[in-house]
Amino acid sequence: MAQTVQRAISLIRKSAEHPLSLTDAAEVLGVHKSTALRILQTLEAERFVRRTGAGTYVLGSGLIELSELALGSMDLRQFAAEHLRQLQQQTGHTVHLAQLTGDEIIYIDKVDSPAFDAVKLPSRVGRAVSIYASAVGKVILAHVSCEERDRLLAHVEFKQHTDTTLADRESLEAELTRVSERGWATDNGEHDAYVMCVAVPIRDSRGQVIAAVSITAIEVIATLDQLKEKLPLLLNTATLISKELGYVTESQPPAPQD
Amino acid sequence: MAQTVQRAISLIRKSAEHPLSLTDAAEVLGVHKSTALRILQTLEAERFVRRTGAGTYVLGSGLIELSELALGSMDLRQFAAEHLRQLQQQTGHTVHLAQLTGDEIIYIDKVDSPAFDAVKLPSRVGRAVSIYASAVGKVILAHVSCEERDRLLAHVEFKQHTDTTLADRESLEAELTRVSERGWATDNGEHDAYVMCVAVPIRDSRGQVIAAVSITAIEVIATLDQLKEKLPLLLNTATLISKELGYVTESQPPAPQD
DNA sequence: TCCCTGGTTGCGGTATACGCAATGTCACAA
DNA sequence: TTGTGACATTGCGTATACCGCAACCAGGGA
Repeated sequence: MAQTVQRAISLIRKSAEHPLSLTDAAEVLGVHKSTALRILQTLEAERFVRRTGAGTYVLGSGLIELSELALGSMDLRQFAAEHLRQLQQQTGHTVHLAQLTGDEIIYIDKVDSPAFDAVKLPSRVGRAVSIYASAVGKVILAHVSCEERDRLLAHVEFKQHTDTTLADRESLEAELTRVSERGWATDNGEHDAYVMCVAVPIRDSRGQVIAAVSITAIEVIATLDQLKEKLPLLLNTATLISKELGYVTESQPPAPQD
Repeated sequence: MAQTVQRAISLIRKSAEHPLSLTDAAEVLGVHKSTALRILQTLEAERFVRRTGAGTYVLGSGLIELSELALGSMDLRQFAAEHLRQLQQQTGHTVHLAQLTGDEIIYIDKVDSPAFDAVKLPSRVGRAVSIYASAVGKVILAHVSCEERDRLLAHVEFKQHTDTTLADRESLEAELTRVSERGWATDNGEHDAYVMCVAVPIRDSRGQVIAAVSITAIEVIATLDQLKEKLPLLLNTATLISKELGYVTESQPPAPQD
């Protein structure tokens, strides 16, 4: 269904990776050049792709503008930005902000570590995070309602990415119980063998966990234990962000201001 | 040509503004609901839109991911990021980074001022900037070759946005001469009556001007003269970024390192 | 219970997008 | 200058992919 749209999207994706000549484009789609041309012309008119001087097509500004619009509408991102930056400076590690959006968890912000390991991290704003093989995924799963958890895990199939990946729903549930009790989750190289994370939840004004902050490092830079030492900083950041969202902790009733 | 693709893009655009029900979508396109459904299903499968619980469609994460990919590949953005933040802190004003891309100038990064005026600024990463009614536009125009300038202005029609907008090519050329001589440009509310900017150019390793940094404020916060006082900071930032790109100033020949 | 609003499915006709082949454009070399 | 090759573009007849219809669901209110 909607073949043409799929083809157009394929071209957009390809042109994001690598500039595309018309011939390339036709090749990629397995169609005639004239067909590819028509699609590209349409995309160009909408500024989804742009022609370079060399006659190749690359991603256009129309797309970037749209995505900024989407990200901008996420209040959480704005509230959190400054805190994330501070956390990065305090810990020295790469900081991620991930939000539960629909039935997936996506990174909505990232502050890279100035250290060189940053370039190795496969994360990217907008990308979906593994829900069972990441610290942010687990910490969010651990704090949502049972129905929500079922919904999120309904279509998940457990792939053994590395030695430490949780193998099935049962071991995940056991882990989630622990996470829920202590209030934070780790990723011991469960998705990428040498990538370690620690994540804590963020709550909205209703007290619901809707997002998570994490710090990440490759093992060469910091072991999981070393990351755990930063937990107080991480928890503090999450508390500050939650407060910005209007969450009031049980221990701290809202001060009658103004 | 490529009717379906155009329809799909219309839906993406609309869904970015406002969640869209299926009926809305059909209405917007002026087609039957089943037609709209097929397009939306395709977009959903590619994660360009997402279904909310309420059955409406909103922008999806696939788009965000793509745009991050595109922005991430822009070296300038990475090199500049830290300097832009410092400039923001030094000046207190909103900082923009704009790059000449194809035949338009687009914002590729932005550091908001913590002051409340930030929310009023209409700029947005990915959006094209007016080429004749903005400080970044003028400062770039002033420093490119004549052919390039002709190319960029070829299809421009001068709209009188405000009282101070330059009215035609002649007055623009006169302004560009001044800008070129002194090395920086201003925007005295030429696009939006109360928005003031000062911009300076950024050069690549060949010495070509390919981008510009600016500081922006609404007049209530700072007058144009007050912004001009920050010129040394602005120029310093631009120099640092240009250096990162490999530009060596005439006065400072490259030191023989290693 | 029925009704009503809004989403989903199956199907036949046709508008739409396709492939082809011819034409245009550019760069480089003879 | 002319020839050659690689690539982009245009026009057109055809068939296929998309459209609108109409019937079918699902949920919520009266």
